[in-house]
Amino acid sequence: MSASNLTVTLGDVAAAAGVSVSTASRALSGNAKACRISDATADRVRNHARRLGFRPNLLARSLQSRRSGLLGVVVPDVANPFFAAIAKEVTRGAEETGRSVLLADSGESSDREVKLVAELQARRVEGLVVCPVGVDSDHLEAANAAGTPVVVVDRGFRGGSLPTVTSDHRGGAERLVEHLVGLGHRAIGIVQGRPGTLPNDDRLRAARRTLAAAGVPADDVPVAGDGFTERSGYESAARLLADRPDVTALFAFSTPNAFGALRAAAEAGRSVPDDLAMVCFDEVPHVEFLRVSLTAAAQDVRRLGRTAAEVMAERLETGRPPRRRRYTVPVKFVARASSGGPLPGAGARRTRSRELVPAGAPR
Amino acid sequence: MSASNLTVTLGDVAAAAGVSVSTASRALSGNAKACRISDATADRVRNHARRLGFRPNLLARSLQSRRSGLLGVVVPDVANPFFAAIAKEVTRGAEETGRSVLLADSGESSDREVKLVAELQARRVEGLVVCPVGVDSDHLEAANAAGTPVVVVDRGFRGGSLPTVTSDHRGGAERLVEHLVGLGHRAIGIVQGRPGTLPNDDRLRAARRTLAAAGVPADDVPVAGDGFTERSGYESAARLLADRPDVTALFAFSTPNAFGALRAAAEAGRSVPDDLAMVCFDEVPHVEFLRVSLTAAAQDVRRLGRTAAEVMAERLETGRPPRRRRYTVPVKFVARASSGGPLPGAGARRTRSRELVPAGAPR
DNA sequence: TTGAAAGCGCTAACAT
DNA sequence: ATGTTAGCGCTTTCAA
Repeated sequence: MSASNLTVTLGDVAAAAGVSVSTASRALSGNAKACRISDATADRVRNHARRLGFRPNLLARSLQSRRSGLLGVVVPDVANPFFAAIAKEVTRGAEETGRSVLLADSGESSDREVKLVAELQARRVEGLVVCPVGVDSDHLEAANAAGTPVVVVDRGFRGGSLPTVTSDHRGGAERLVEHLVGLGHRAIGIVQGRPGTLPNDDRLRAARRTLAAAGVPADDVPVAGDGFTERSGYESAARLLADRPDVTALFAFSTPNAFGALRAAAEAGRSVPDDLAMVCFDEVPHVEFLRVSLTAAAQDVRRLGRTAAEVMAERLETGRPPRRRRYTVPVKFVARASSGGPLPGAGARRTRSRELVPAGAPR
Repeated sequence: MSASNLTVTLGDVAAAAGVSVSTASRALSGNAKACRISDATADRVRNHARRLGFRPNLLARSLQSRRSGLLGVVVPDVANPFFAAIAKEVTRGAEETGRSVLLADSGESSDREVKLVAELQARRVEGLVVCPVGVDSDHLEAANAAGTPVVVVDRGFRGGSLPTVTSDHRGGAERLVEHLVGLGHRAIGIVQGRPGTLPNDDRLRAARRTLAAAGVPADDVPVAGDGFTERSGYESAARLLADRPDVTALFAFSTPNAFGALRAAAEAGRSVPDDLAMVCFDEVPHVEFLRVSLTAAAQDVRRLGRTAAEVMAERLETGRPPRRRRYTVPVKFVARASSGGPLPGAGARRTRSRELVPAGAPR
């Protein structure tokens, strides 16, 4: 009857039921049987607990059991659907093992990330799933070494020992470049994201290698951009199109990059896909209303998150270090309108493609 | 030097420094001065703490201080940019008062929401910011009554006592309908979201009232839809366009609704905006790459979140119940391409508008 | 200026 | 089948 009162303690319940605290604890612990508490007593305790609105204090339980039941998740920007989706899947996974998630937003700042990791450690999270911001992993390695298992997602680190879950940047970039090459493109401009980060550099390397295989020397590949943002996409594409009017296609490293590049292309009087082909690496999860008709290598964000959750779960359950250091999630190549048809002179005459309208939903 | 070891306790530091735990506690508490600890001792303790990599156990501190430093946030879907943005702002706000956020995803399920709220209470969150799923607020009222302040965001409840932060649904709907009416539209179909929820019903009421003022009887207003999803938007718009071929404009209650409606319109052979005008209530935060050229009443999601954080902060700081029960955040009307020009016969001849392409970024 | 001791709410040996 | 006791790691009286 009475509303659950947070100040009701196990002691209160025990007193009301006329038993000791330990008996009450055992009666409510789920395995009353195993603790050889008589059914009568157990029922009585449970009734009083319900009546008084008793809610076990998880803080106390955590302190005593040395298990907080908390997982720390750190992302550069929760409001970014990409990271939000990862957070969601990790949260779901955590819940399956009876844990809750402490979510922290580093705001793309390394310093904040370091602080947040410390804070989460102080709160005794049992594990940390981090989408790191920077190029430095000391704080994460330290946490990991100090006994808080760390799983890294998306942006990883070259060296180090942390299990890392990423998309197949290499495969995706290869596929996109091959697609363009197949359409006859050779002068392909690269609108990159943040240099120095693993996703960026992996994609860049793969793109260059693929182009080289098609006979385009690495020196001839124009590259610009300094972040995975719309702004960087716009500015770098604008510069790139001005410097290299001969480019027939752009490869943007993220959806925001692509949108920026689209804008720059429009301002440069190049219409996509007719006067300029475009493909991009897709950072955005599959949400219907985000869809735009861009040929892309789509990341499986949910699987990224789920994999991280699984790696963490196994780590926590077995206590053993993870089997592998790299977990690579495949990307899905989707040809849409923005890459256009074969380049004139490279094959069949291209047809005027449809405009870039929001694509239809999946079904 | 040595990595922070989570098993180092205050006792260890005290022992190393040759003082008692209480002295160590005071020395590290920040207000060593106030506790009249000698500078020498304080320094010594601090040095040892640093050397040993001591990290206070926040669980223990919370238990003792009866302040968890945690804020619970419950949203229907973190992966939805709208809720993600709210979560982000609340997180930021929480941090400003030295608290962390426990994030929970109810997955649009009332039952889960109830469970999650209970769990968060058990973890002794100091407050709850909830974007509720359902029409029932008992669990929230109970939590609030039991001493865990609750602030409701977005979807609210008619009665009850919980402070609620919402967009100006009424004003936004009025503005959109007035816009359409001003262009000469009278037969306006409403592609609604989830009936029974406050945002939906407020918008619907306002739309009807505004139409009535323009001489359109409530009975003549076609309404369809059962959720804020793309699917509902598609199905209801399709039905609506079939039943009422005379409608010249659609008012979608969310961005996904609008996208569904756009798809339905295309399939029905109605091109937007030329053969059908469209406006929508915008659920999506201002993210460049989400932009599409839809005339909309844009919600200020960040302000929604910030307001919630502020209301909660004040509540926690002063301990007093909030000043008001409703906090209404203005929406921003943005006319774009999708609503087209004046209807033929209602004014100037409409011009063929541009296609629905991703709009340029803000600057 | 510092220490000893009590206790936050819970669990888990170790007794009976 | 249940009670007693001893902590988990910290803060905070109350003494000295």
